[in-house]
Amino acid sequence: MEKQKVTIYDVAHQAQVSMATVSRVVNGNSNVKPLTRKKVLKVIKDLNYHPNAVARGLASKRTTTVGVITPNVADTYFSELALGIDDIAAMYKYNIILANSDDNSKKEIHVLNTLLTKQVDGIIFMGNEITDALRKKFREAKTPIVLAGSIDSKKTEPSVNIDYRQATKDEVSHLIERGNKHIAFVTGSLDQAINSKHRLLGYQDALKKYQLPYDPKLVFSTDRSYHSGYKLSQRLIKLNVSAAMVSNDELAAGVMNGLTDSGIRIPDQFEIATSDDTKLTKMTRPTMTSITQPLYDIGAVAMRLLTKIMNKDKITNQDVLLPYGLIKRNSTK
Amino acid sequence: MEKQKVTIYDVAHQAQVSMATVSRVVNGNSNVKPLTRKKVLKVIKDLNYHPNAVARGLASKRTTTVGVITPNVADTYFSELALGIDDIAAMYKYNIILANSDDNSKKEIHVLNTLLTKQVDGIIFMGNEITDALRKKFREAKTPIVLAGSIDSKKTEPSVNIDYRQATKDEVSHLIERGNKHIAFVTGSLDQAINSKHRLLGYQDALKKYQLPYDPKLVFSTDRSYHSGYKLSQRLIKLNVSAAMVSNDELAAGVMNGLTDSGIRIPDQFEIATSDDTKLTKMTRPTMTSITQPLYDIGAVAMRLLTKIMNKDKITNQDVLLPYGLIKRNSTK
DNA sequence: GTGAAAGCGCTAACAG
DNA sequence: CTGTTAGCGCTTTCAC
Repeated sequence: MEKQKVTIYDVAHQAQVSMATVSRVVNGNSNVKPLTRKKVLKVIKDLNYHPNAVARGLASKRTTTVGVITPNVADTYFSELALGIDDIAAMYKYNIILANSDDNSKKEIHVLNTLLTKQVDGIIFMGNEITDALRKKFREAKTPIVLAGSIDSKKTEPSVNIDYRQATKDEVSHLIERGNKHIAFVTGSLDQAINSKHRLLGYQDALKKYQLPYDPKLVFSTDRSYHSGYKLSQRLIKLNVSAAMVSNDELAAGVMNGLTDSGIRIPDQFEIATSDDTKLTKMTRPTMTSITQPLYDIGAVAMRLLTKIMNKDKITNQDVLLPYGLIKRNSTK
Repeated sequence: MEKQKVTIYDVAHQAQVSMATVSRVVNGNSNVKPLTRKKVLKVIKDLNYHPNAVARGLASKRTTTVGVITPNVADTYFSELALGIDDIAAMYKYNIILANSDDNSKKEIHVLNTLLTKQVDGIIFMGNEITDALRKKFREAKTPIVLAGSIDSKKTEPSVNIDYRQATKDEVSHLIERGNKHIAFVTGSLDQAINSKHRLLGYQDALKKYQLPYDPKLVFSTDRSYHSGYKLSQRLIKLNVSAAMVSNDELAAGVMNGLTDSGIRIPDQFEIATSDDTKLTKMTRPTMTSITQPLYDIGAVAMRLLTKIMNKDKITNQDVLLPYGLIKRNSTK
């Protein structure tokens, strides 16, 4: 004989109250006489009753679940963001449906659809670019959305980021001040606004500030993987450059190791600066000079912002920019 | 005027069929006349109808959602497992509710409870140890569970792993054959069966095989973080050891970098072997010799196994052991 | 092949 | 403070 699931009805019956009262107790509604509450609580415990979140979701139209779209769970950058998201979500009693998009816009739309189908109360989107199709979906879905560590060039959705342009400018300036005149700029796809409209401009800003010429041949666009960086290093060697500004830590590690393995001494013969300050920057040798981003905080603040929106609180600032910094490690002189 | 959500009723009405028929079409039930199907499909498209997964879950008692419990999303080992889990889940149309346990047994029970509350169809558990309280919960919940890359010392639940003991033995043997007589064994908590009942025994097996004495003073137990490894390296220096077998890649990277930063030359003066073959092993300098675990596959196979159990297919093998290997990189001679 | 109708387990007015 | 009563949107017998 299979043990039946115990429902709110069973509790109500056993405690000799109505379902409504049990529901009130379970949901912490204060309109219950202490004695009644106690009685119900006892029955709940005796029967080992656990409310069914699906039924609750259907009845209340709130699932206390948020969707999180990430290009890749195993990417250090995004997984450190996820840590912050998860912590705050747990704090506010939300569960997370994690959906991988593989940084593929078709899949992004697909997973967004299935998240909506699941009636998530809100969505955190991480991704390297927001296509118009996606933005349209965002608008259609009345579901609140916040972008974490991701740029929406049209600024239609709330987001949490750092000022990538300024940070890149600062870091490249640091490289220039150290005497580098020819600095490569290595980044992910330039189809992505975060790279073309922010980082690249920051790089150009720095050059301009020091009256150095901008040479498009020194700009390299590739995917954000270690392997790509490693391969790319060989092209860098052939160029007359003494430093590189890289927009992603795994990519930077690849460039640096590729160079090192080819006998180039970092930082003496070549300097490298990177952008994310993930834990990887401390694990490589030499360690990597980097822009410091509060990754955990970006995730956490994004989630916090989302809870506010879901709660219909007034939002004062849609586009949160968190402070960043620079940390000099051993990949620069 | 807020646009109303379109329901199955609207579709039925517009297509002049019953809700049952719409339901059949949506669920691919073959008992529908092709013409009717076509008509319904058209209305679905016209109305832009999306079935409500919550209502469906309540009615059908299947949510097509599985819970994934991980100690830490940002840990390289677990996030590479998660990649495999996620891919296969997507393939079988399951969504994933990701729950962080922080490797804390209290939290594990808590998140397990909330996953059950959400009526997940199954659970993938990753964790470094299964407490009795947790095992009890597993049993009580009729929900299918599979362990991925995690040991249940009592073998009550299905699991996917490699043979950690044999793999460790092989790797330590490799170290011994290279002439090391005093080899440290650095691992996570020995309260965890995977370390005490598998890896440590493998280490001892290897020593025995080569008739080397076992010295408990050479066994170090700590948490699985880079930082802990880094600190630990200072204790290693004071000992008469020439090599270390480390049970986790981040930990190993910490040990190695700590040693390197103290002027010890790897592998000439000290050899290190690690256990997980995460991408980190290729990013450190020197690269790390490692047991090779098919991390992605462990996750993928675990998820596949779970789909079978959820589907009530016959399972031939509850405890899957995937093949492992050894790869020699530059942290050993 | 198709429809009618009874829930799934819970919340949310509303009434008292 | 508590109970009654409709649903929430869908699946699933059971008839026809």
